[in-house]
Amino acid sequence: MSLNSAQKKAIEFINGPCLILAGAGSGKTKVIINKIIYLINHCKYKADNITAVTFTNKSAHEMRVRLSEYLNVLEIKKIIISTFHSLGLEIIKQEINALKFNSNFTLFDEKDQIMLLKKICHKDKNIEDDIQSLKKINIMISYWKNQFYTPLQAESLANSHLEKKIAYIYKKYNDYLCESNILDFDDLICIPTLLLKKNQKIQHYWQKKISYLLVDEYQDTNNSQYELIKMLTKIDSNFTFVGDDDQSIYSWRGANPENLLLLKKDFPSLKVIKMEHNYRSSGRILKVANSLISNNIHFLKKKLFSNLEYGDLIKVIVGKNEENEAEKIAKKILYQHAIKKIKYQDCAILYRGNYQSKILEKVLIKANIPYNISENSSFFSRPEIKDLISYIRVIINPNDNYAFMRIINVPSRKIGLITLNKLIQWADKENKSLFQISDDIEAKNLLTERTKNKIKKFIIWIKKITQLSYLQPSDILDIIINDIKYEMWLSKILKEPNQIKNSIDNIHTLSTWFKNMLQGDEFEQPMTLSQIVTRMTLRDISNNIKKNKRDKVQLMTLHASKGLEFPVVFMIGMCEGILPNHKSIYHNNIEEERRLTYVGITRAKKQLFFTYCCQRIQYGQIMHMSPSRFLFELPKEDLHWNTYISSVKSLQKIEKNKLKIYHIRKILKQYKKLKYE
DNA sequence: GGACTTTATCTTTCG
DNA sequence: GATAAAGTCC
Repeated sequence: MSLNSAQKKAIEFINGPCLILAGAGSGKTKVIINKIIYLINHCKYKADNITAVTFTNKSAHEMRVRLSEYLNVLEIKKIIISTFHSLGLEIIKQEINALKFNSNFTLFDEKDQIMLLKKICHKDKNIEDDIQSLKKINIMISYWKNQFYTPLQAESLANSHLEKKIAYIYKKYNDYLCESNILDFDDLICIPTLLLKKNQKIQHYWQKKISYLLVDEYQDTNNSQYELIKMLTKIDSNFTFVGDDDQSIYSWRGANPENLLLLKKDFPSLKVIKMEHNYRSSGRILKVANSLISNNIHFLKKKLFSNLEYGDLIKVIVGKNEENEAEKIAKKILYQHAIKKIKYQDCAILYRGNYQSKILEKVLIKANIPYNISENSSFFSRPEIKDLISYIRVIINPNDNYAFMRIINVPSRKIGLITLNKLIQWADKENKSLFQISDDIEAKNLLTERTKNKIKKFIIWIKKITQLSYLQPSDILDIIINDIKYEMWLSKILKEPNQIKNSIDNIHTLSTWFKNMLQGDEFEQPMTLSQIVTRMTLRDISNNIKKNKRDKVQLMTLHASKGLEFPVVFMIGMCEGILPNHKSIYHNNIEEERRLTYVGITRAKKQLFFTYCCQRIQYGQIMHMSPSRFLFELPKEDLHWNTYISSVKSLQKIEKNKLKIYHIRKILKQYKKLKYE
């Protein structure tokens, strides 16, 4: 394996804290992989004592696969390669005795959280419980948790009536989680961190266990993750963090790129190694990317260079309207495919928002161009998957009220909302779970015999399944699907044959996944039912879902494109209001939009196209669009515009109008609400 | 459980 | 304004 001098330095620096500033396409993963191998083969480190943390399951899996080229599977299994959340979970599981709850805890995902918040807020007449407000409350609570504020602290820090109220909800929320033995995603980071802070013995154990820590995508860490890192690396500060401040595009999710700077303060002996040699993009693409990002304020200077050929001019394609823009892209792709013999799969179309893909799809279908939209983790939010997982959750922990509520009448057992509400009231009053109440339904007089019998039948069935725990997880799942005649139910409630087929396919995917989990793959041990559900909640299913590898044009958001590369890249909707997005303009958050653009540009290996259109329909009105300010930040001589550019002045006028409209909409919305009250 | 009406969304979304 | 999801009514 050939390494350049920066890469070599990054790998061989092992005594002390090390930050690798890895520019886009500079061989970041390669360095992490080789450093792990170096630590094992040339230093005192054993595989057991090395931990690599990534942000997504996907990259954790990729890292394992790439390591398997150099190490044997037994050795790889010993290295902890996981996401922050899985690592936190691991610590919690091992230290469960030092914690307040017991080992059969369940994990709450975002939807569960919202449901719980709804329940809490519903009782309180003074707080709105529409989904929007609930989501805001959830974000607030998450923020507090990640700052390690207790509900009490949050209340004392709250500086408005509303915040005080939310702090109170936070307390209720936390109490409920505690009582029900439930953790949310933030807990997975915060609980271990607090435990390590509090308990010296446990801290020492983990610092010894993780004697070398590597963190990928370091610029994406948030406050609590940074605290956890500090706890784990306290003794000798031997670690390697890899990041790129220019690719920080998740600040809206709590990521704190300033952690890069904090590192220098917290670890004065920090060695910063820059990797600036780009092996991906043509010289011109790199020049353009550098020139764009130089408009951001930088604390750590870095400039990418490339030895590859300079490459073609970067084309700016302008359409009359959105459809015309899409048509021009389709034409370009057809041309590239037919004349230049470029494969469809080597082309990517990147956009700011998912909504932009719609017209694109329409045109691509018309042009007969195969495409693939990278679907996020929507698999898990599919109703059919949620249903089945809820069944499993009830089997593991019958007192899981949310799962219970979801399945009691799916498929229909003729147990309606009225009955369910009665059950909920009883459960509240007697401080029992819905399952416990239903199990003792005979004692309740307010229900008809018929209803009682229906509930009894359901409870007996659950108990029966619960007793099957000696069977394999996948068998249990199959029995459930069979018993409740789920496929029949789906074909009944769904109208479109396509939808039915899709849903049933999803069930089969889930079933296959269970079977794989059972056998364990090269990196995995066989799992229990409860472990599988945990993995599902952590969305850790990537290696088992078939990848669509056929020759298709790739459509995805700029965010989703991070970490990938394509020979030909189209960045569409390059106009003011879309990129940068009007909300970001309004909130004065241009730098992150610029980084997002930078990420997009640096995905391209050989050819780069910017496209936009002059006119688009937004919020029902025809809007005149002007080219993105970012296009004017690129060197003129490297761009080739295929049409007349409207003057910047008219651009600003339009932008003002658009902001006005945005505000009017907001006011109208509030007005509507007022009228109701 | 289906037909109809209302409401929300128009920025990104990991675990 | 267009669309999809959620809510309401029978």
